[in-house]
Amino acid sequence: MSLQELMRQRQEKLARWRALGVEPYAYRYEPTHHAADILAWGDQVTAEPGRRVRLAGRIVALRGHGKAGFAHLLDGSGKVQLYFRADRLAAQFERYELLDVGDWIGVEGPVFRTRTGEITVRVEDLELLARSLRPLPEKWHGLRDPETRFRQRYVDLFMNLGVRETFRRRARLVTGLRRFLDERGYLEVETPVLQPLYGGAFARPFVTRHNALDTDLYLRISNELYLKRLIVGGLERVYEFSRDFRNEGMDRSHNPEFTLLEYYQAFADVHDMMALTEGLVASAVEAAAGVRALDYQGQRLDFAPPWARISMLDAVGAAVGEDVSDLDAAKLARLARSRGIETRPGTGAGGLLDALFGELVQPGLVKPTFVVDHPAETSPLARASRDRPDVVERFELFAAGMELANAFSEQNDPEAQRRAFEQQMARRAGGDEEAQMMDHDYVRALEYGMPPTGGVGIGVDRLAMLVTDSRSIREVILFPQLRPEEGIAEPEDEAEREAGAPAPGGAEPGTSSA
RNA sequence: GACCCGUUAGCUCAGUCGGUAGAGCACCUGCCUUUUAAGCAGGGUGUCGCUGGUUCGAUUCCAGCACGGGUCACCA
Repeated sequence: MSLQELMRQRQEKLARWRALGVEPYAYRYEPTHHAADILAWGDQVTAEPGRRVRLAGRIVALRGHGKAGFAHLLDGSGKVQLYFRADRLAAQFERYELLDVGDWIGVEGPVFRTRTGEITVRVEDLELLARSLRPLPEKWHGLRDPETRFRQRYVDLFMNLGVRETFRRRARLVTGLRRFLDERGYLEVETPVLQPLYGGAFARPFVTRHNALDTDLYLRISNELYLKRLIVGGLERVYEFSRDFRNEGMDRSHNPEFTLLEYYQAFADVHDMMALTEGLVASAVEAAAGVRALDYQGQRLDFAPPWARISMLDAVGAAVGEDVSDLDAAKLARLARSRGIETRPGTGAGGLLDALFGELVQPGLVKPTFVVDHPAETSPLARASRDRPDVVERFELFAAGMELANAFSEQNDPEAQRRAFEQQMARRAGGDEEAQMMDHDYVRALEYGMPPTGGVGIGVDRLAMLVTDSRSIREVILFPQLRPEEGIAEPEDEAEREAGAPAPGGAEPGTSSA
């Protein structure tokens, strides 16, 4: 049956509800319980009708039985069976007969156990809370098509209940991260999303326009430089869950907008931040999943500290069978070429080492592993190592082959920072679109003096993938980015558009709201 | 951005070596007062993603396009 026909039938039933004197879209209902509360009563529930309850939810299954019938009601906690009988509902039995799968209802009645043992509510009062005009996906296979699942996440959330658990876990993860930092004297702050200069990471930005200021602004690719300004101001421990935007490709581990937790601590160095991060992530993973050792896509990831630590120089050296600790650009270029690794012309020793690392080492980093000894060239915001000047005090955390975190002993020498920015500007002039921009105000802040500071950024979406055993980042973002859907407009909208009415989104900003 | 795969009923999927198409569920009608993928009897499903080409004839073959998935590139 065509969609139009199915929807027309449901519209007709809507009129029949009104003919019964029932407003099909109610204003409120006051449930006393959730489905899970009742199921938890267990053995206290017998075949004898007992305690009365009021429940509200969506009908997800109907099994008619003549002058009786069963349904399953889905609420925020789960599903419970309902039993309708003509002799109990009396005049309201007509309401039961008008129900469709998908309708929102409120019910009241005693709880009992059926002959087959299922805890069930015998409905004695039935209120319609909202009609459903669209047919639901099939009860057995449900909704599988990934495109529909992501575009119509509202359907995904009631058809695939595991999706609810995924986002509850994500929320527990975020709560766990926040609680850990709050308990250690960290202050949660909010910094600009719209920035006149973008910085703090290597990435291409989204550009937008402020009309009143008549200027271009960038959606932030990072909040790093703002948080460190706060450290200059004397807020010794700050963090932000930062929605960042990077104008790059999309794949299983990249969405154009994503969430980075960044936290900065005065008087700390990268070693302090390593220890802090072990505790932070281990406790948040446990808050989300209940355990510290995760099974991710068939791999065991144990986040109980301490985690493995490897040197980037040593790891690449071991992978190529040659010592690369001298950071000899010619040697690294030869090694990259001999393994078919392409790099842009002009890539320095640091970039070459990074390319070799990404190709040869990173995919094998399954268990949580800190990588240290990054070349200075690829880390313009980090301090040089106390041991050697061409390496920086930095760590990256990898697990399941993905980068999860990145941290430095933050550069707080304004002259060194200015020189690093100047080198970035030179690369920019050479055509590197991702090189960072000079931020004079940030250097000015450092000139007032920034205490020694450790800073970390953690990819919250990727961590959420691990704790929910999700293969794709789209599974842990409620509305992942997709190309705009076409052909969804109703015929009436099309007619309006042709008659000259402004198309949605086509109006001048500011003209539609007073 | 490149390559591969996919797009058929509301949903999940089959199928047509080129002759305008099927199943299950859902839906409609009847029966059925403890069922649960309820059951029994009967009923109708559709721009076969879009636009062209080849052909007497295209859902099927070819090309382009759109959207999705995957791999790669990009992304420290």
